[in-house]
Amino acid sequence: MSGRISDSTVRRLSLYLRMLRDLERAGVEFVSSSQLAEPSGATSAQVRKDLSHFGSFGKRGRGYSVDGLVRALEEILGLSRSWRLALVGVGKIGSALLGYGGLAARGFDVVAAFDVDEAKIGTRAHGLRIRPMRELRPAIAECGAEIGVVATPTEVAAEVAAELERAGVGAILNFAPIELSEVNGVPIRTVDIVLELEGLSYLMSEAGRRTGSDG
Amino acid sequence: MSGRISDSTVRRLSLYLRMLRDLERAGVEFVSSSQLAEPSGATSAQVRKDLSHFGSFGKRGRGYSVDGLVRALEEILGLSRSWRLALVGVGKIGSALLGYGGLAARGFDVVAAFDVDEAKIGTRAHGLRIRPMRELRPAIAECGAEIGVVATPTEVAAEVAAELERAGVGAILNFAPIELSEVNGVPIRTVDIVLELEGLSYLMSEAGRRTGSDG
DNA sequence: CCGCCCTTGTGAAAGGTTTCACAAACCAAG
DNA sequence: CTTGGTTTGTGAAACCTTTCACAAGGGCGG
Ligand SMILES: NC(=O)c1ccc[n+]([C@@H]2O[C@H](COP(=O)([O-])OP(=O)(O)OC[C@H]3O[C@@H](n4cnc5c(N)ncnc54)[C@H](O)[C@@H]3O)[C@@H](O)[C@H]2O)c1
Ligand SMILES: NC(=O)c1ccc[n+]([C@@H]2O[C@H](COP(=O)([O-])OP(=O)(O)OC[C@H]3O[C@@H](n4cnc5c(N)ncnc54)[C@H](O)[C@@H]3O)[C@@H](O)[C@H]2O)c1
Repeated sequence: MSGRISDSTVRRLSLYLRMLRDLERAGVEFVSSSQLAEPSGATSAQVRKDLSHFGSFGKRGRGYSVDGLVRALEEILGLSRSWRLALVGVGKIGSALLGYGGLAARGFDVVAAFDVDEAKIGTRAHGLRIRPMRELRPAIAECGAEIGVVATPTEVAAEVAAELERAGVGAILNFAPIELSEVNGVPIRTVDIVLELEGLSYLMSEAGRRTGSDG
Repeated sequence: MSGRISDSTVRRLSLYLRMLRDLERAGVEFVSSSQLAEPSGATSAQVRKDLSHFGSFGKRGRGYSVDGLVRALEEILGLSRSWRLALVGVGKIGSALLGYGGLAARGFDVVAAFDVDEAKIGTRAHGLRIRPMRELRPAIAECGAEIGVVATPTEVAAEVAAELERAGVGAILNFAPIELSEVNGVPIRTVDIVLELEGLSYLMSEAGRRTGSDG
């Protein structure tokens, strides 16, 4: 049980949890590994293996208790609490995030927002006062934000990430298309839209090459 | 040479290309696999293996010609052309995308935008007229968009994706937090911010558990 | 209590990706 | 032309993830 868990396992656990919450809302009491597998495109064996890293949650012959597994997965993923986010860069993507109800609904609350633009500092965006960068360190210490969000231009993203880390966040979500290197064990996830589009570009070109010539 | 190429390889090729373009701009002529590896956190062997799936691009003893490899990777990834995107859902995230210069700069042009909101239809966002959904099929046929972008509420995302597919797009980029299943070989990439945050939540909780108890 | 059906949990096998390590190739200098 | 220093391209090994397949356990009807 429980050694190092792969990213793909954790990803799938989140997807299982999503489905379980839907089932819970629908009043379903038990679910089997194969039902759980379907929406994420996994196999039933994979579901069972993923869960087995953390313990034994099912009843043989019956499946898993929906309520029980929801609680267990929330515990495993750290979602039985809520997390506070500090946003840096209230531009196009930063504003979209501030207005996104889907975050708070899942326990991720943006509690502070920062920018360098004098025209924005002091104004309110979705109920949150935009603060100057100079307040970043004390404000994060004060409000206890655990996750920093980088939504600044690419050129300053690395510096902003380093500053967030110094301010004491435990993890960083980055929207700039640049690979930020983790230091001090603070994990960083980058949402890189251009990379996704280039992946699609590859697949479409590949399909064209296969169909187009010979094949 | 060239069988089925893994997603992670394609991902890294994009990152190599990014660095190569920087080097090109800086006037560098040759680059070694180890220099190329650094920014993406790969190893030099990995760089060479990744490239070897597609051919032999380097000169032993010298490294890779920056210009030559840029051309080769653009060809492989399908980036020696530009791609047309059709956006469905001009809300918070859709508007952010429309205003994002980083897409056009890398050869991804949003050429059509659609919504169901009567108040938005007919108005212009970043120079593009917002069209009613009823025009989706003919408009995509006419302008020849290859990639559909789903930026609608989650509840309608699957239906919108299906409609885009019927309209003839070759790939879909989805921002709704839902796993859409590929049909007809049209690849789908989902950008799921909540999933990324939950991954970070897991890592932070895990770190806490390791530090907190015993360890 | 027994026997049947169902589903889990899990070693073992298969499949895939990354790293290792070295011969082959190239350049420059003498 | 030969030698030495450097870096590629690539099989083989190591490592990691997924799938297979089945014994073990649980519920239920009789
Ligand atoms: N807009 C999008 O849809 C989109 C999509 C994908 C990725 N991105 C990436 O997200 C990042 C932000 O993009 P955007 O479109 O929101 O840009 P934007 O220009 O609209 O916003 C950037 C904000 O960051 C602020 N800023 C600049 N330097 C700063 C600093 N040193 N410290 C703090 N704040 C600073 C600016 O004042 C501005 O408010 C970019 O890296 C971009 O590549 C954007
Ligand atoms: N806002 C964010 O920062 C953010 C972040 C991550 C994910 N998302 C996801 O992106 C999606 C859009 O989010 P948003 O915040 O932009 O929402 P939004 O409500 O601001 O925008 C949604 C848009 O879609 C349009 N729409 C609704 N039904 C439609 C249909 N059937 N066909 C075409 N258009 C339709 C609406 O009129 C609206 O303009 C959601 O699935 C959300 O979960 C948003």
